[in-house]
Amino acid sequence: MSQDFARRIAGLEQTIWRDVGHEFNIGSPKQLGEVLFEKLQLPGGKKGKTGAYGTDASILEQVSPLHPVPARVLEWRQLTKLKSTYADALDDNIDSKTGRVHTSFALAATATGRFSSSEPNIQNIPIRTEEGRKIRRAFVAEPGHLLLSADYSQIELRLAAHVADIPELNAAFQQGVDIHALTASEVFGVPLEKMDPQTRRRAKAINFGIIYGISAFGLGNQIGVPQSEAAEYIRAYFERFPAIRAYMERIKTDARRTGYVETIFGRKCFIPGIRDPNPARRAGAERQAINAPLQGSAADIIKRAMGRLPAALERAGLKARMLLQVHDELLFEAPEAEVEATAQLVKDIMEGACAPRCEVSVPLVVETGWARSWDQAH
DNA sequence: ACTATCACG
DNA sequence: ACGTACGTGATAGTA
Repeated sequence: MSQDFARRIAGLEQTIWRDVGHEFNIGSPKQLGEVLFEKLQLPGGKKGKTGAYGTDASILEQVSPLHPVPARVLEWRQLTKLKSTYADALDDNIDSKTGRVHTSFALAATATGRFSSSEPNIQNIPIRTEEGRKIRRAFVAEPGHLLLSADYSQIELRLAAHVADIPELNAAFQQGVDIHALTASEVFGVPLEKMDPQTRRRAKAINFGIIYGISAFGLGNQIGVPQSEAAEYIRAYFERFPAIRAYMERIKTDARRTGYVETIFGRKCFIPGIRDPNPARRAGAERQAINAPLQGSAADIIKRAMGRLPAALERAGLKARMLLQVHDELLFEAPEAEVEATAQLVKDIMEGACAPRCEVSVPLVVETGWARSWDQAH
């Protein structure tokens, strides 16, 4: 794969240099900015306090209709990323004793209680594009075994419905309805049976925004509408689900008073900037205060499941081993003959991981899949 | 050591 | 009256 990427990278490099008229380092944001916005005269302008041109993917996408080079640079970036960060680095990290890649998990490194993963990071293995999936396809089970993936469905949005106590959303999750379609229907006034993909996609972005501590700027940026229009969507959302606004105000007030917020199990997440006199920094801290109980509670729940699973597997006489955690997903290696029984046990333990210390007002749903490769297990 | 970029949930 | 969606880590270039 590394060699295939290298060949294609070299081809793109030649084409880009030919189109520009001279050689330069495509990987240098400084040189690339000068080529695109001075030599080729593409519209872009400066940004940032360093005075450099911005050349990130969203900017290159905006100018790609005007010239062939930006799209080729995007493809060059994708392939160099996959080659250096994944194909080459994963190979370099194969343990000579075990023949496997062994990550390091940090259990007390993040502000919210999530794990982090390093040397190599296996929590950011590609999946969103077809080229990237080729990397994930290289993660395979031993002969006679399968990889079993089990992931919580929309756990943070479910926890938002729980902690904010939103009657309509709680009911929707209990009935198993399409939550983004429901949001779209309520916010945009489109009947469920007339839902279209674009409207549903916008509602999905709003739901992500809720989890992140929504802002009109961020939402508008995400779905490509003016900030004023995004503000209107947010207003409509709060009008339809007033409990969410009440929760957000309450969490900010509590955080300002105590300096921290809590997960559903009472673990504290400290919010250092919550009293910052600078309005921008304070607003950032307020978004953290809204997000941390959701991301942090989800982290608590999966860790409770992880703590129980090895003994539960042993007790059931199953040989599966837990290999990886990716925030809302656990990956196991199981003997082929045991994979269905293992999936059922894993699902039950993960879905019941809140008890007995907490009861949540929404069902937690875990989806499982299995195959030889991690890619196919999804 | 810092910045820009991009991979993931 | 400010800059922004939340949380991470790796790589390459720049200063």
